[in-house]
Amino acid sequence: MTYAQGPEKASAGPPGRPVADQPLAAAAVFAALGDPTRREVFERVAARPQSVGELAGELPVSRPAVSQHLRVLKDAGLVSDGPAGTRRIYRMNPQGLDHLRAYLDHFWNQSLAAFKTAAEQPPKESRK
Amino acid sequence: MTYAQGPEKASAGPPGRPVADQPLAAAAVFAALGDPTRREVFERVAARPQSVGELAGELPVSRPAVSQHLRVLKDAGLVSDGPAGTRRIYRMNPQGLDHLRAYLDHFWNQSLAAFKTAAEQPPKESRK
DNA sequence: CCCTTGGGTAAGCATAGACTTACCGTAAGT
DNA sequence: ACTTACGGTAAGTCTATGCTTACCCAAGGG
Repeated sequence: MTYAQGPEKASAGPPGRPVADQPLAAAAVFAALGDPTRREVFERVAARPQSVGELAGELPVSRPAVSQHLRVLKDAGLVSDGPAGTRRIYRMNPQGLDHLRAYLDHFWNQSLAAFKTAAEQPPKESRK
Repeated sequence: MTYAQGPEKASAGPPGRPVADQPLAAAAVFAALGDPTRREVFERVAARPQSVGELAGELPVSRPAVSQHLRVLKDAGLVSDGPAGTRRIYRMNPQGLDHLRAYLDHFWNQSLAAFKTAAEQPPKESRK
């Protein structure tokens, strides 16, 4: 992280928040799931819808930290939430994983194509 | 990131390097692809096998930076390399994406299960 | 109506890690 | 062999971000 401003795709102007671009979505998912704690939060929510406090009680981080992680996950389309009385229940949202799937398939095909190309040309030093 | 040492699964002792655990692999892939520059490097390599210098020439970062990114990608099983004369050609390695796919499928099924469970119980306020 | 419970937000700190420049191997070309 | 090209590694800098505590708002229950 840290630097990284060069080749990012910057959809258009500077909107207040990213909305729902297709290629950007995958980026958000990777960024969100890249953090171990956040991935842990996601996995627990995916296993069973839970409230923030419930999650915080089982994790080694504070409740605000969990709340912040959930916000990132939500922005990435990985979880959704809804009020349940005074609580707020977070559940998994398959949409985020959908973007991942799309990204995955894209490169899967590329890998096959590259493989085929490499198979056609004898692997004797491609080009020195 | 930064903190994050709590709920990580820590396979066994402290090996010099992680080898090839299944659940850890997905984590490595997410961590690797979480960085925008590194994702860019990966995408370029996936599109066409290239040398380090070639990549560095097209990217806004220095050659050592690219080299370091490639190392991370390689450790995550996302790229593989081989010598070609004085150069070193990096190409995409589908194995890393395989781990991603496995992770994906796992949670996809979970989402379906949760969905079905939710559908059985009338969605009238889950539990107040 | 208070009071309790649950959770989002603000402000601030500390560190992981993405960069840089400098240096040193190793393989080819002449 | 010398020289050049290519790349990996070392050391050090700087910032994005994950964490904390403190504060505040909203929804129920008595």
